[in-house]
Amino acid sequence: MSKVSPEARILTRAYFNRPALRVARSLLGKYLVRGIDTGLLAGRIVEVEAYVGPQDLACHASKGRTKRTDVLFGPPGVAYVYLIYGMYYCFNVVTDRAGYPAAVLVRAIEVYENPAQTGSKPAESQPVLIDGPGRLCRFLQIDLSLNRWDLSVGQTLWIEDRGERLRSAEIVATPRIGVDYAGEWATKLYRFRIQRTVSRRSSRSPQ
DNA sequence: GATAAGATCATCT
DNA sequence: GATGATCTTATCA
Repeated sequence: MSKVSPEARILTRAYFNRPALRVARSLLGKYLVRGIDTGLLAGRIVEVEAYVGPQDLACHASKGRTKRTDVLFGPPGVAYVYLIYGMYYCFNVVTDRAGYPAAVLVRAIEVYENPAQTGSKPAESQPVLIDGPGRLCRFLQIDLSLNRWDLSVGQTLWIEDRGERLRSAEIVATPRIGVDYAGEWATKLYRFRIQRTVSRRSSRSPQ
């Protein structure tokens, strides 16, 4: 059940070596996979945001190249993980050519197999929406140790294409979240999500 | 249903 | 010493 289908392809560095906006849209419907001691965690990417370069005031790299943002200036296909508000991690993938700082933030995934739920529910159980970059990282056990991780290696953390194709009508573009300080850049439609997602877990859900 | 505020720390000034 | 690419809980309507 947790088998990777034979046609699954691990996304390569060349895939990420494109403009952040294109990578962001095409990442919808791909699968983010995390290898941990107890097996694999995988989720279908349903929401992302693009941070498109040094001129983008919402992009961390707009403040220049520092120890923190250095990874954004490196080769594409590398993870950029940082701590936000002292409590949560955010997971990004570096895009564009080396030397051009841009990235895609993964905000939400649908999970079809949840090892944490050891109940008797078989495969028929509905996918669970992991909504929000902080919760996503908590679920996938992503922290600062995965900053600068090379996603093209296909170990520990990577992204797969399982052959799903989306119609452009299924993709909704909206302004990015929490970047009001970025002036006109805050209004750009750089957030993308798949319109048809599973219903959200009730706020009173167990576990 | 909506809105407000607190938690908590790596990074930068 | 200030500041977040957030999430949860509390409170009000």
